[in-house]
Amino acid sequence: MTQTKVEPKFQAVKAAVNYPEMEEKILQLWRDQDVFQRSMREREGGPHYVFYEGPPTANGRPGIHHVLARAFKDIFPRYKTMNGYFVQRRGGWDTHGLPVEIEVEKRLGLSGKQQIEAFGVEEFNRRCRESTMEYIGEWEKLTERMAFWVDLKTAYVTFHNEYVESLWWIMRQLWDKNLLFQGYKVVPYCPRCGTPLSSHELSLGYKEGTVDPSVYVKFKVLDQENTYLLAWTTTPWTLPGNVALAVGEKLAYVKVREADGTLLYLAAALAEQVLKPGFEVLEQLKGRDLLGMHYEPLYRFYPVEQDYAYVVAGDFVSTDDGTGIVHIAPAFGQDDMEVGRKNNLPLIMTVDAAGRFKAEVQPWAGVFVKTADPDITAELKSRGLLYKAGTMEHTYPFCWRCDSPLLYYAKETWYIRTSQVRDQLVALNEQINWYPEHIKEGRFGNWLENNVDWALGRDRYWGTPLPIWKSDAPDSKYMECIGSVAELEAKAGRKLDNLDLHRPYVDNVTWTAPDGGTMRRVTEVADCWFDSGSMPVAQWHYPFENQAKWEEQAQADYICEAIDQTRGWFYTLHAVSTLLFDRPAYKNVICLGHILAEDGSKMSKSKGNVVNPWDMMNDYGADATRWYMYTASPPGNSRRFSGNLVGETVRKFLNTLWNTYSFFVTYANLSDWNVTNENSSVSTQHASDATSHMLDHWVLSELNLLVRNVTAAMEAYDVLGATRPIAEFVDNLSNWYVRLSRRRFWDGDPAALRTLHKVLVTVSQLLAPTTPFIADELYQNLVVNLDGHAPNSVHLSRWPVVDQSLIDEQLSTDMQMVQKVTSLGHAGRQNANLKVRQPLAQVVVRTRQREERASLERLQQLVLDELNVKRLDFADAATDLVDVSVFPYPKQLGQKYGKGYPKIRQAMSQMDQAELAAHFQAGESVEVTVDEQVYVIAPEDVEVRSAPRSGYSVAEDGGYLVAVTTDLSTGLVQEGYARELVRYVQQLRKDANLAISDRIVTYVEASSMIHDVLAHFGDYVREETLSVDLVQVHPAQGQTIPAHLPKANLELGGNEVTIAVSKK
RNA sequence: GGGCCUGUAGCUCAGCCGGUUAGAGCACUGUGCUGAUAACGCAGGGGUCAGUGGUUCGAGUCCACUCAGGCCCA
Repeated sequence: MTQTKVEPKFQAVKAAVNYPEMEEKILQLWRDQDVFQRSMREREGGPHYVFYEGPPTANGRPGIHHVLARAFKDIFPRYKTMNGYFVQRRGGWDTHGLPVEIEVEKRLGLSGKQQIEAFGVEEFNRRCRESTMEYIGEWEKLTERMAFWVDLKTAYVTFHNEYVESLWWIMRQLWDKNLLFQGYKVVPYCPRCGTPLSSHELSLGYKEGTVDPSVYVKFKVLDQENTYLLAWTTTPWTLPGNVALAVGEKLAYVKVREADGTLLYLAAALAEQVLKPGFEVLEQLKGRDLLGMHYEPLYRFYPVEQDYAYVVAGDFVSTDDGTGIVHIAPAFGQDDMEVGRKNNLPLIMTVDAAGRFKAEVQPWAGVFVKTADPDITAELKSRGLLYKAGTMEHTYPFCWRCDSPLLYYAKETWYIRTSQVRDQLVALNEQINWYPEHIKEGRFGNWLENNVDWALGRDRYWGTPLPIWKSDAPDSKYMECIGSVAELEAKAGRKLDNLDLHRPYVDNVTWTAPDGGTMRRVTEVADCWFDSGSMPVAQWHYPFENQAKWEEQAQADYICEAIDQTRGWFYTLHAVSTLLFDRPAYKNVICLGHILAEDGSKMSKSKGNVVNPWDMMNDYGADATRWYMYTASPPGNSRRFSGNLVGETVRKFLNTLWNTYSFFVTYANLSDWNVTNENSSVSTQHASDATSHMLDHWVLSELNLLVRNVTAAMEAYDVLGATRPIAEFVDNLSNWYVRLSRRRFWDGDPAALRTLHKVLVTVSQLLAPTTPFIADELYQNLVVNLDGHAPNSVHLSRWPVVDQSLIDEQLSTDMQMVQKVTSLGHAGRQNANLKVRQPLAQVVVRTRQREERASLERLQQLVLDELNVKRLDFADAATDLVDVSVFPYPKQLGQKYGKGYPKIRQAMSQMDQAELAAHFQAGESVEVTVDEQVYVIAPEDVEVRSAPRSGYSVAEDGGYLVAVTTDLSTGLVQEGYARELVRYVQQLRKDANLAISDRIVTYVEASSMIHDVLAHFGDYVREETLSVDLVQVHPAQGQTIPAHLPKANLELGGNEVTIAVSKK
């Protein structure tokens, strides 16, 4: 081996790597080379792949759950780019809505709408606009740092005039289709925010374990002495609005006499649990018997003209709780409202917009309704109308932002008539590919099937103003919906160039109505979910401009958000697209589970168990964090998260890859190997062209299988399938291919170097979508530095294509068998305390199938080397070296004989195993008779198992058995000593900091027994240790090792040995 | 109250069409190997496969119910 100083072809790689540092370096490279923009620009003209970014709101800091979502969003655009697609990835910001307003209110110390209006809507909205971008810098930084490639420079912003104008256009389309309407409905209403909540907002705020009053109220029946209908409610404040009582027509009711003589009606099934003991049932009756029964109203705060205060039927009445008699206040409940409508009952609105009783409700006028609950209860008690009162825990909705308890109110507001297209919503959902699949028919499908109209209006300030103008002439119903600024200009009769399309500015635009009144905008703004759900249209300011862009980007190939978006963005996108275009907005969607804290509890600021994403980036790096997200659990599952778990990813996966890479670079540079010397171009070179080595073939076969599997998984949006196999491969590459091939790398074998180079380059490409940093780090050094024609970044390169000709399934199977057997062989050695350095005479293997034996025969040398044995044999019932047993396969015999199987098994175990085995091995069937029933057992129904008898150490697993001989000949023992000696010499070399190629003189001072070893194995020792001389020092003859040399002592078979080395 | 999902070793997760002795990684203990590896190999302890009942020759796997957690709806 000659050594000439040459320029290393690859940049030297440190064995220990600081990932965050490495990632920062790569980030700088991407910036310098403008790689992200180029990854789009260079694909222009390619087929389109469309990704929609679900816009976050930047009025808070990004959390680790945003990293999760963004990591998953990033994969497929990168993958498709590498496959030649043009993937425009426009970012977006969601800027309107209550969350923003609440934040600003808090900051300004305002509370409620009156105070906002006093403060001034103009200034309030200005502050809102500012606040939406407050943390945008932090979002941009984290987005870049984690390498989520989304174009934030051109991001759409929902408050921009262009965006709002598109929303107006959409609303105008709905208006023209008569899908926008104003209706009375009972809605969940937040008295603090002064606005109704949409059903998807409502769903954000349910709280279990809410304590509310539970009161049983007696309604005095007219014309019946001392007789009452017993009703139950958890909202005493709704009682002043009571107009009826509902019963289930078919339910069973009873009339009972209490101990004190009071007569009560209630459901039969609930009497026992509701009433005090000692009552007497006077009468059994059905609900329908009670219909029309009038009672004395509890209160008379409002004059009522029509008939009311009587028993009506309600199909919602149950006997699950309460009394089976339900108090009806149409102003405060959806069911109540419907019953009221059906029976022409009055609607008594006792409460104002702030949730306080109106002046007419004298005792409690101005009191917040929930606060009045105890007073109302007390007042009823004072009149003897309270049967009993307590509290109960149930689930009750609260405002998702301000946490006020919601009230159900009859409110007039604007709706989108989504229920009209319900069937279409359901049908179009069929075309969407959901991950996980169960969301499609389950959570999302159910939601669509139960679709109710979308409450669009919000009585708020910072949002897209509803473009509806109404005449203020008395009793006028005249309205217009405006679909563009131009149209508004025409109406207003003036240019509106600089008009900000927000309150209060648009509110100031008026014109004369045909009926003589003044056209004024309705005060409401749109639900902010309408903004984001309309982004496919509005992000392009369609139809006012960008028609071509819109055509290209009209339907997303892929979107990804967490599961809470089923009722949020997933729904609103789908609804808007269905209403407008009658097609799904997206084709593939990954729906992520939530991130939980390490202990499985919810992450929340209040618990203080929130993981700061920057800590992950700084401690472990983006690649590790991303890789953990992808590989930890299926995307739809909720996943536990912690720094420790990410750290495991670093140690297990990234370090293994890095070390293999560093190993390659070290030896490639050492041997002056240069891929470009051999072939014209790195990126096109064919690794298998010039290798005949079985391990090279194997690793290339595995590599191509990997490419095939990962590609298939990517195409199927299967993130686990696209990542976990890479980790397995890297493990195999490092701990099998490289380990077994080390010698070839030391020798600078070009075939080995070429193979490993090819593998590393391909792996870097497979990793590019998932761990973009380490992927590019490898690619830069292994490809870009050498090949002027190569793409400048792995992210600009083409996704690897499977080379079918390199796939050798048989070889892969064979190797798996070798790994299985060598693993068991090591276990066998361990059992007998035989270290691997000690050569053994024989290993005996029992496989389950004959083909597996052939596998081992083909790769026999590998088994022998790996196990350090001289001979490989197979256990065979014919030899008397082994014990045999016959194992009846449950699958085959169970299917054949069903119930008979256990009996057969029992019977066969009683028979002479050797004799049975002999029959089966001769290919004969055997008849087994149990309980006078004859069962024919064919050779393929059983497995003949054999185990070596004695003189072997055995390891067994899953039907496989490996046995190594434990008897050692003198020759084997001596060879073992020689190996031991070599290891110590190598250690000395290492300690003396000798270069790998340095020649040495080795001194061995020991008894004659060891000299005998050297007589046989001296050449071997010399070769292994690059010893020019092997000096045998005989102390008996007065010889000594030169004193200045560092020595090592070891013991070989009870003999003291001292060795030393010196550089030649 | 209803729907969807989850429940397998201390932790994170595999486990196919029901079929041989339920696996991997981490952690722990012991041991071996090492001229790439912050690694690696081997062994050990650690499991009522959440529970109960059912179907079946056979259930972690299928069915029913229950419990716990998560999410959603009312």
